[in-house]
Amino acid sequence: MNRQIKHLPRSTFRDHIAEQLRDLILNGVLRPGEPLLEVQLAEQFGVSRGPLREAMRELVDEGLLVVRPYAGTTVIELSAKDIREIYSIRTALETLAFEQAWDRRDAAFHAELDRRHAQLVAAIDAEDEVGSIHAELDLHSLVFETADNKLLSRMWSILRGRLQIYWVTHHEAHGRRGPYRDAHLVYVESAKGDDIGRMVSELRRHMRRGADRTAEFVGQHVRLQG
Amino acid sequence: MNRQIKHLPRSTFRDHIAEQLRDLILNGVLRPGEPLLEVQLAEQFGVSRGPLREAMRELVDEGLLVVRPYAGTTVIELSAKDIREIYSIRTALETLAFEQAWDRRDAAFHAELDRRHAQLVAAIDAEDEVGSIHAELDLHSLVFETADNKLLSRMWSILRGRLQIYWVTHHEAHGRRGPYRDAHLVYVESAKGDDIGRMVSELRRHMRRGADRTAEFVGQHVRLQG
DNA sequence: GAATTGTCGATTGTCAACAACCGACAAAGC
DNA sequence: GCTTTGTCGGTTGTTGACAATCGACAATTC
Repeated sequence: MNRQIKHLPRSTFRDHIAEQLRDLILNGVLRPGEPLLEVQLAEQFGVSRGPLREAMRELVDEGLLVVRPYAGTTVIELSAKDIREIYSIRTALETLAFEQAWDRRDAAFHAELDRRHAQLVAAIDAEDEVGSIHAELDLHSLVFETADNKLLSRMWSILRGRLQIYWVTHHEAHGRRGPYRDAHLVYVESAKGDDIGRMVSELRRHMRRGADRTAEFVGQHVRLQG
Repeated sequence: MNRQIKHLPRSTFRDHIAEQLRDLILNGVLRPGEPLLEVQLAEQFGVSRGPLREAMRELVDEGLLVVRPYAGTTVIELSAKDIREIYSIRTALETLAFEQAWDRRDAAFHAELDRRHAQLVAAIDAEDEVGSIHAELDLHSLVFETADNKLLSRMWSILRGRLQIYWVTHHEAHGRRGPYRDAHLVYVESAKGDDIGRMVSELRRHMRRGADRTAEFVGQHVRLQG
């Protein structure tokens, strides 16, 4: 009677493809605006269009792709307004994550914080731009994982995906990330400290800086849509 | 050159079905845990399984349905922990919505606020339980609409869907909603006032009350999952 | 009798063909 | 010349059939 453990869902083609497609998008292989042809992608993945379409729909609902009936699917293009929206929501949710994670912080949390920060610094020093984007988002992901809130994690993954698309596709035009080594050091130190008030205000400063930086850039180089 | 207006996407079977299915779920016709059979539903909607599966996947990604490969799809069952998660996130996001909507409030906003509140009161007085659930959520939706933040609206719709599933399926066991007439009057009055600080603290009180009420109920009547 | 194995029906996952639709270009009309 | 209309290639939307997998129950073994 104690067969509590549900079967681990076997993976299906659809899930596998969704994962691969997501990687392709989040690593900038498929760029915003570029049309995704079903027959071509299906052949490329070695499946028929059915599972591929379902995988694409998953990414549409995640907000990574946008579809117009009978006119095709493309990677989302983010406007300046979109960036502002993302950062405002991110600030609210990451603050909530810290509140919920605060009492769960332990030695393992601190260690993991240092580990991810070290990876970020290493990527920055190696001038691995895409790697440093991943590393930075991984660092920020930790607090969401620690908060132990499934829905919150899901919403973070939606935000994260959009941020990643934006940064990966535009990082060449941005400056180097070097100056942000110190910023993240402050973030990490605050997260390890005992004053949640300080953490929250540091977080808000951090977010404001990120939002200003990207919004300013979008204003310069990308057609404004809103 | 000023053909700025993109074609309004023609509706597809898939979209139409997703909408109908969503209504079925959110009105409690399809109850949590109940299996959704593809062939049966496809026949019922008069389409083949392809579009139906894509519509179901859309609802899966919205968090209304849950799927286990080769074992079927069911309406999500919410645990006590899920309810807590929803309310914590909802508090953060509705607060943000008020911050962003605050300067956009105008006469039309106030009128719409009154209109939706009147509808809520009417539903309560008519003892139309399901109607009052819809009306209450409609009332709270207004601030998200006014905030003019697409992503925030989308996240609210995710939260709203889950709340609606929970309340609609459990409202018989809950008490009448009568006592909450006054609570919403305070909410509306605060939203019309000039003090956003008061609004936020009223909102938090409002959310705490809702969370306590549902969590307590879930603890009593539903198998705890977390 | 309890646990294991085998079989079966039902359901989901996948496929390849067909139909509907869009965008672009060319021809016709004013 | 400008607008309108018609055609065409290509892409997406939809379908029905086929394959793979699961859960339950019966048969088997210890």
